[in-house]
Amino acid sequence: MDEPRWLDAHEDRAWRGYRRMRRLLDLELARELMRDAGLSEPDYDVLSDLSEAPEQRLRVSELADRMLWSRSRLSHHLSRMQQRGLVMREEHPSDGRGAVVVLTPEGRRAIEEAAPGHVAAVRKHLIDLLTPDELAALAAFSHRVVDHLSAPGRPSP
Amino acid sequence: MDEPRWLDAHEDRAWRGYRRMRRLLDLELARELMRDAGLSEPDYDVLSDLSEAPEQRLRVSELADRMLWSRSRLSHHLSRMQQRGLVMREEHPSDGRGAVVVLTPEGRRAIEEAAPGHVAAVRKHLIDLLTPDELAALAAFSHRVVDHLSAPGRPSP
DNA sequence: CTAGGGTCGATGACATGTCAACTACTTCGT
DNA sequence: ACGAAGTAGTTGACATGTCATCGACCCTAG
Repeated sequence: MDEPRWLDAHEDRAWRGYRRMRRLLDLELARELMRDAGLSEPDYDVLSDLSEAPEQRLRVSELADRMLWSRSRLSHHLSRMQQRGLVMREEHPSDGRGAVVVLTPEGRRAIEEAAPGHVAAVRKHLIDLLTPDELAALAAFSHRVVDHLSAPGRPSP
Repeated sequence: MDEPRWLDAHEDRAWRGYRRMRRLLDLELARELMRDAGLSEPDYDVLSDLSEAPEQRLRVSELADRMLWSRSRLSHHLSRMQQRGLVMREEHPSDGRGAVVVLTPEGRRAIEEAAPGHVAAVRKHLIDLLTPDELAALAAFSHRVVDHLSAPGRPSP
């Protein structure tokens, strides 16, 4: 590791901007979501993924993989959400080790109530601030970065 | 809140890409930083901000504001970093309530050792994957979003 | 069929972040 | 000069995330 290539002024500006945007956007979206719907962002993500799944149900490991969460984290979080009546667990029909998470009617109601406001917030604080070109650029490079990080030689566990 | 404007296909792709990139990038950068330098990202950020400050010292509230952290979080984190000998606290010379955080020699060594590898990782997994246009777009819109979120009428506490 | 290695999901111990006090000090208005 | 109100930083209780481990089950080689 000899002479490192530091970030030049443009790169530095992009990197700092990205991190600051990331943080502020997180704070604001979480704040509004909690205030308007009583949900944390992790709550919302779980409910959202479940609501998009066929029959509002997913295998636990499948959900964990989609969310890029550890199984442990998901298990803890599901327990808390189950306490609140948002989801419930069922046995997997064919795999005796498995568990299936299901959206409860209350969970369904919660996500349907939260979604319009949350989407509006995402628009207000991000999407609607970008030009069409910028939006296209974001879509393009973010997926490129994702592919790069998901490429072979990259162990998930 | 009548008919919500859902995200169209392009917007949805950008939004999902952004969130996935965010998560994967975080995981990978944190993983490499911990493996190569024994630091968490929050550790790195504190050390980095301090090392850029004149005389490697900053008022606690000043540091908290720059990092967009709550004072409480910073206080807890500083205590842990102090235990490890990376920073130390001093009284503020003129404001009796205040405290000043200072980088210790060991903290300085830690950040100087960690920085080249971390910057290389940021390059490898993000910066070098973007075209010049995309980099410029990221810089432009991220700062626009930051400005929007920092605009008046937005209480920090 | 069965032994061994793998996967699944849950759990407990611990690290980290949040929230609401609290103390000590400063600042401002009168 | 003094009291009320505000600010700085810490603390403890609690919520959340991580890591190592475990019991239960699956799968494949022999």
